[in-house]
Amino acid sequence: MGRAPCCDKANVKRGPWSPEEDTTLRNYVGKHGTGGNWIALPHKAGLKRCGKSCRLRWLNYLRPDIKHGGFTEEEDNIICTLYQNIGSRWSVIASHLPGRTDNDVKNYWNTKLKKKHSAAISNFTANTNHIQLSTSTSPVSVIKSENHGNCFLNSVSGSSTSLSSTGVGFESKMDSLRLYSDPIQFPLPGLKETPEFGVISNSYDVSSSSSFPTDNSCISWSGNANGEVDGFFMDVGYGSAYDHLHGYGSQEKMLEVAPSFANFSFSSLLASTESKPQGVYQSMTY
DNA sequence: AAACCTGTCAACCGCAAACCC
DNA sequence: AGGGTTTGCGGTTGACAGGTT
Repeated sequence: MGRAPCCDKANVKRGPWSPEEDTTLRNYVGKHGTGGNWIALPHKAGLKRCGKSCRLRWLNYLRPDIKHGGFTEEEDNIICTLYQNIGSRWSVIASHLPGRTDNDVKNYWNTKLKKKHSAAISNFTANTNHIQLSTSTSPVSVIKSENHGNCFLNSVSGSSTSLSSTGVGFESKMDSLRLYSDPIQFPLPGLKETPEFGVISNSYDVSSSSSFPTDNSCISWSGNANGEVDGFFMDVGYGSAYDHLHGYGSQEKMLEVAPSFANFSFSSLLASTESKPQGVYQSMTY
């Protein structure tokens, strides 16, 4: 037997709410509250609406603390940051934005912010040749990784640095563009994590620092079955986490691809249909 | 001026979790 | 404990407005 419908669809009004209905609902909730039962509310309030519809109308539109109107840049930033970290959990994101509803945030993302995101992806695609770093011994590539499994390519403007804590020379030849590939699933065949140097827990301002710090800011990873180290994850955070939209710093992790991976072509990686190896990126939590 | 296209956003739908008896 | 009910959530739809051809 199927699930009982929440209301008799034949006898409820649907579609846009009239000002009269809004007034009725607002007055009823103002006087009696929701009574903890949205299903019964429309009947009590004298509305020919489904309880779900009443709830939605109240939560998304009639609530007195709802903030209408455009989103501020600060709100943009919060949404982008949270989306990067937790994905499309709109109610959680909305809870960080007083007066905003999950529906608002979702619509705003889908109509505005997602496009900026896509534009960034296009930018990346058009500039793959720029993504190239070098070490003292061999060219390396830099992959920027996110904790929810998507990966980013990134080039960082600025200075040369060395990684004295791990003994791995790291001299960057940086590009001024920051390029992102999210949500491209970036396959590195056979890659597995080898947590040799601890967990990533901090971020550092590389724009004003000549070297990476000497604490547990790196972990190594292995690309072969013998567990030999092929590279290092590094947290090179230099600010907040939405620079792909607004052009400033980011608290992200970077993956230095060691010489054995240096001949990887980014375009072929992107074209690859291989699935991302499990357990590599997910371990990279903030 | 009309047809078509695009962007926006309110509202709906279905599912799963939470709750209640 | 288990089944039914309600709530909350995220994805999707569709009406409408404004812009473009």
